[in-house]
Amino acid sequence: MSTKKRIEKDESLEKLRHQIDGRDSFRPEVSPAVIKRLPRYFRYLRELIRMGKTRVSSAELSKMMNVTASQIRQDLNCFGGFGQQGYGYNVNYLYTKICELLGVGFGFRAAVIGAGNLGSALVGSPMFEKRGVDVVALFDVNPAVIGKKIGPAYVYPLTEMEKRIEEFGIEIVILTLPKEHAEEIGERLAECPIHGIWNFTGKELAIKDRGIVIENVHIGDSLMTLCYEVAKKLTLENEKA
Amino acid sequence: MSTKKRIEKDESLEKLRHQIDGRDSFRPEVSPAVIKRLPRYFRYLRELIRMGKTRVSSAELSKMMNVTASQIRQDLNCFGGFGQQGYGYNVNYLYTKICELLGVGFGFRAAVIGAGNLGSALVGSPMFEKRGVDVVALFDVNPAVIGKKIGPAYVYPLTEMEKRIEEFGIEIVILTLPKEHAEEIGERLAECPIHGIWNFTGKELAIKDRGIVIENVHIGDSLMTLCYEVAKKLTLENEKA
DNA sequence: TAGATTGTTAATCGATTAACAATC
DNA sequence: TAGATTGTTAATCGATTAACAATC
Repeated sequence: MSTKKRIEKDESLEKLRHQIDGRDSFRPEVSPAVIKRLPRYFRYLRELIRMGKTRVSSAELSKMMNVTASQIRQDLNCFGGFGQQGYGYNVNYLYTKICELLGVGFGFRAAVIGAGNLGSALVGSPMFEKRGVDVVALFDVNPAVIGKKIGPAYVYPLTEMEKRIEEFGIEIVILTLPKEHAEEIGERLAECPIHGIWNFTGKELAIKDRGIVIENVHIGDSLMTLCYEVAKKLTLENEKA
Repeated sequence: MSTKKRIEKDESLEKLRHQIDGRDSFRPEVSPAVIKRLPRYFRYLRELIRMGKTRVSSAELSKMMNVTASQIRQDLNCFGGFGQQGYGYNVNYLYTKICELLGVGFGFRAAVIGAGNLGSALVGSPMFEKRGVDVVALFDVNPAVIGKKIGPAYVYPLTEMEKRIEEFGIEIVILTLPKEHAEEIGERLAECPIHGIWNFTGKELAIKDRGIVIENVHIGDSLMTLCYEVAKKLTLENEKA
């Protein structure tokens, strides 16, 4: 039996096992490309719900999202058959499934470290609420902000970080503090019972293989991609002239 | 002659033409995958400069960046031979070239529309300065902020947007205003002599094919990717137990 | 010259798209 | 049943990696 065939067989066996066990979520290995698209499906499904649509075909959705219908069917099928032949996809059911995969409704508790401009801006936005993430605390060293309420949560002294993480059962930490202190805080966090770090510091954290999922954000990279395209446009316009 | 061979021939001809013309930047069609990696090279080259390194090989850089040396050489070669056999890459020269491609030093002038939490946080950060982008104005409807200086620039009434864009020669606009007004502002911007929009509103702008480069940012997608991985981790840990 | 390392081609791998049988 | 649309396989496309000749 070829390797490929064997892997396929294993997958259907795993799927079956999950069905028999009555587990609600099937989590096979899925390619990064697909995972990165899930949040986009999440957004468009919310939009469909807002519009009151109860049913959508891959063809319709593909027009909305500007991707191929084939890709949508392929993507969704990584996690099991969410649709129905001849009908399409039930919007609410599909949304529920995607939410399950993304941990929405799991009720992750989060804390923001660094209650400066960026930290405050994030906490003040509806982003977390939409995604079922509860920001339950902020931490800072600045006495001027300690004790204040920002968005839905209070600012605590950074010295209390470890204590409060345990107390509040914080699972995800959002780093919006200056680069210079990222290293030190990273080390301290590696010893905490957290599961994920959303890292805005721009500093690579040296705490791999400690069981914490890390997502690095480099917002400036997006600006540069824009600048690349603008520079290219101007170069071309210049050459023509 | 095969299509592939012909395309390759065309590319070297274009390269040659640029050399003869004495133009400093060669801009062939480059795959999105490569373009998206350029900002990362930019960051690591700055780091090398900061460290005082003057020379780097693809092997060294690949270790730093955690990618293959092959990919680095392939990427950089899309734009011409920036290295030298037997030596490697001159850090400063390579940095200069990458900066050229990304429009750093071009001195793009930018304006922020929506001087709320997010707009202020962005403008207050060193991000723009590092990338050679000058934020020269903010716009808002809120009288409480109009006239104030935020970071390096003043806040103007939104009604003056078109006038000030011309006056200041603004090329790039950063949208950090509420979703609800994105559509309307987008329409107004389509009539302005700007080249790029960095769109944080989460709303798709309906102004394609109007010659303006648009880069949409969905920061929440990054949070959801993190949540996906955390949810997966917890599911697996649960199953084991 | 010998050693090092790029530039570049060829091979591999993975992701996307097309096609169609299964099935609602 | 006939029509629609998924789930899934096969074909294509693009991106990454390996290998090595060119050359500093």
